[in-house]
Amino acid sequence: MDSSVSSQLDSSLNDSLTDGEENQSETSPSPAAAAQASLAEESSGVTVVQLPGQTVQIQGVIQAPQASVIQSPQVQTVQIATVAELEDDESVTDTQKRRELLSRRPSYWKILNELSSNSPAVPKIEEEKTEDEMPVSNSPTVPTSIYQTSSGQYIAITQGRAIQLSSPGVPGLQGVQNLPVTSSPTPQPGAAVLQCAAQPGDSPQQLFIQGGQVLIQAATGDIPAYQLRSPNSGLAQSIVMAASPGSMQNPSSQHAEEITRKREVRLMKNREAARECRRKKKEYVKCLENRVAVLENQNKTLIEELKALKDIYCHKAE
DNA sequence: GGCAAGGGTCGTCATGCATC
DNA sequence: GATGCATGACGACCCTTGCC
Repeated sequence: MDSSVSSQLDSSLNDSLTDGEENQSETSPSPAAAAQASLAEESSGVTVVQLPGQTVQIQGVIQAPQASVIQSPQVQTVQIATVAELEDDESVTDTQKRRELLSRRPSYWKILNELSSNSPAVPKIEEEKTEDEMPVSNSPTVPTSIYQTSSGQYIAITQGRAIQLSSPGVPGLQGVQNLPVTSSPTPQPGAAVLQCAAQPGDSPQQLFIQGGQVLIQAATGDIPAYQLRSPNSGLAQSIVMAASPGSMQNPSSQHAEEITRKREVRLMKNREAARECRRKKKEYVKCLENRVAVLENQNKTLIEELKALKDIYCHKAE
């Protein structure tokens, strides 16, 4: 469909839904309606039917026969206005309520324009991604999990699954020892094994540390705990703090965790909002489809009424 | 059966708008 | 101005359908 036509359809539909009575004067006669020269409309919404020797005023808009109300935007405009007229039987308060409801209607009517618009998509401008949107970095200087042993030693697992060991009292990165994680499934001689599990119920993941120690997850229920053990003895050399790893992180890591948490919350809310929005959209489209069906029926009924009236007056004139 | 086209659904990002 | 919400836009994934 032509975009100009669709936009006209939009405006017609929107205006008609809100101020149907005022839009009838905007109606352009369809070819079929033009053939019936006896039909004329006044701006007041009263249709004047010119009959031989007589002029009859009929409330509401009477359309020439149309196969479907969605054939042309003009027709749709008229018919929606017709409904507004027909519903004048209701009380004034009902009309006001209806108008309020329509005025609060979501902007889903724009969908009609979007569906029929064939304008080319505007090229998207590449923007710089923010820091938290950058791809996962393998840099060992960005730890994702930091653990502290009872001796004060820090173990940091970076996003690239590299392992950093740092000694207490050494500021900054000077005391950090980067240990690349091998992919060997078995502990190398003299290497340590790092086991960790994301969830307490998960099977632990083993990582090998070249330091003669093993970090294993202790079975302490909901709170994950970790132990450093020698791969040979299996005895715990030092107990890692039995609290959530996040609670033991340094301030910068806590800040990163906070940012991540906020992002997760935002994504979750937006996910839910998108679901709700799509549900409303479907609901609105169904509502529009039902409205089209109702208006088609009303249009058909009015056409039959007009024919009957014409017959009556023609017989009287004879 | 394999494959491409089309449609539906979902998550995510960007953006406009309302509220504080 | 900061914040939250609603929604358009986009890409990814899956399913269905028609064709070969």
